[in-house]
Amino acid sequence: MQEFRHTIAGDTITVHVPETADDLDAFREWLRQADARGPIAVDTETTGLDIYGPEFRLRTVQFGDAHDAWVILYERGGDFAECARDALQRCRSVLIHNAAYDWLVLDRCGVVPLESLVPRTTDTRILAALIDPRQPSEGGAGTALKPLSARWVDASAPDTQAGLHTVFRSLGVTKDAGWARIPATHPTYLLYAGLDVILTARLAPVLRVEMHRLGVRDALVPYEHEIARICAVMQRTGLLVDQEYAGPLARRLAEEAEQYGAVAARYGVTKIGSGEQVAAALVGMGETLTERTAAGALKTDKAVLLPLADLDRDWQRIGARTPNPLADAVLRAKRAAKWGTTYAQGFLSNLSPAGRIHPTISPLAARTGRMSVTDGLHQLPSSDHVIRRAILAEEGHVMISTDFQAIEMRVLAALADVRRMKEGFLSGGENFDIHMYTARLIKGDRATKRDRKVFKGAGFGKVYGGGVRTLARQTGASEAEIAHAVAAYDRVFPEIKRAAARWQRQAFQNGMTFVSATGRQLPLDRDRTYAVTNYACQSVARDVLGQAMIEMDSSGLLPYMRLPIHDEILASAPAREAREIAHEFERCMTFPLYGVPIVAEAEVGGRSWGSLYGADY
DNA sequence: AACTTCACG
DNA sequence: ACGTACGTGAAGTTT
Repeated sequence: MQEFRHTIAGDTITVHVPETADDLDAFREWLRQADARGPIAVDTETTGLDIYGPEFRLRTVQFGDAHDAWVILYERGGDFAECARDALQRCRSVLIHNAAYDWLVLDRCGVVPLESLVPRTTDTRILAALIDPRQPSEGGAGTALKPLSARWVDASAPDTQAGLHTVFRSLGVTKDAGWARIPATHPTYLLYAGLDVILTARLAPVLRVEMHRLGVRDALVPYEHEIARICAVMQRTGLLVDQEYAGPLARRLAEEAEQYGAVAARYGVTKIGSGEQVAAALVGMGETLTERTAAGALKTDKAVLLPLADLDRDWQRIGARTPNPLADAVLRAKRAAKWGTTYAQGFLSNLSPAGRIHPTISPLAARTGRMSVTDGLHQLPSSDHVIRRAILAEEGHVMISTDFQAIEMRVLAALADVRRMKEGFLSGGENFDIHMYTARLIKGDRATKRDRKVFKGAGFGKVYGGGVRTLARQTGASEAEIAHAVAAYDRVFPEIKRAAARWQRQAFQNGMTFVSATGRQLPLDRDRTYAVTNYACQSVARDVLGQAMIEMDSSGLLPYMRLPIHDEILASAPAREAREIAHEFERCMTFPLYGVPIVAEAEVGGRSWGSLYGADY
């Protein structure tokens, strides 16, 4: 048996690494006793993060409590693998930091099914996110094990990941290769593997205490674990990519980017991504650039370039000026490059051997609790079907997309108790249009589609906290018109302003933290307290989706679910039952919220996601 | 690593 | 006192 000692928060802790059958017996004996005392912290070390990649392997499984850690060398196979599996099946209650990763690793490697481990798991990352959902860049501690341990357990606890990266470098391997290549006999590797479970074990009770001190609603803990399980299952399922389509598409877009890039080069722009070059060339051509970036450079983004190319927001000719050929070329080269690289090629680069993408679905990512998804799947162009066409439903299936209707406006009406909005939503029926309704309230029967657009902008301005200038730019209307619209908006829906002021006051009295209707702690930035309206609505809208996802699982729809997209669930279902299943999704997404009906509409498409955006297939 | 841009809800 | 668009992930360039 190898043993390592270390000091954590003044206590000497021990990391045990069994090497013989007797050593494994000692571990089993420890586990029997520890399991009777309380939860066991669990962690895994693997060859990398690409769980569904061809080379992926599980290397070690660690178990521990506050004082002892056991590193089981799973990759040795035989008794070691058997011992780890048996231990995982036996533990009554486990603590895991960022459980979804380890659930999927252990499931993928055939150690223990996700469905078996999930009901016994407490995820310390979920507890941490409920205490402070901010990322480090936003002034929060973040939810990584290192900063949390430093904050709550021991300020001098080693950064085990960074420490191992140093070891990898000294061994002459890259950061990525290190996890697969470092010998499992390396003392730092083993010590840090053990420390992670000890830190997790110590974190859990402290985070529990802090949760209670802050008054985080207890029910959020099991609720978030349910959602985490549902998201992990979707991640395991993944999405099918049409490789015969994506390959040629990636090549075609790369070619297009190259052609427009060559045009830009004629004007001295050798790198279309260089704002500095683009700005210099445009100024050299006699264009006047006025907008500046946060850091003071001249802005050359899409909003600046489109007018120079005489194009509107939909890339249609305006006819107001002679198009600047460089602005036009840069716009087109950038779009082709982005679509080709990030999306078409991205799908192919992230493919598993089975031809699927398994995006990481983070159920509690944003500070409002919103989910996030990797591999670009939350950002695919919606103005055109070409990119989404590359994502397929299963063989014999069709795509179903079910989305909430105007969810954030309904949540706003519910939370701020906006009388005339609620009346509209209650009496409006199936295809109620809140923005046209608002336009009619203010302008009567004279209201036009353009009025609708203006009041839609004013409505979003309320939820997001935008000002007249921004709203004017967004909607394309004049500032005077927007100013009138916002004033009229406040007259018909006076409750919104009052609620915003009330919420800011409550946050101020609660240490700059707003408590959402679902009991979430939402820290506000001192200099943008107006964001509270957005946080209140966005976070509850997220919980409305979370509740609906739990209802979908209870209704047997989880096997069809593929992706959550804020106000939408994308699903793949057998073509013959699609209508019926779509109706079930609608039912799961339909319920009242403080007297406001939340409603959803399902669209049944064809084989590809693009079919819901106009593609033939 | 910071900054900028671009894609979404 | 006033006014502020919110929340993400990925890629490329510059430092």
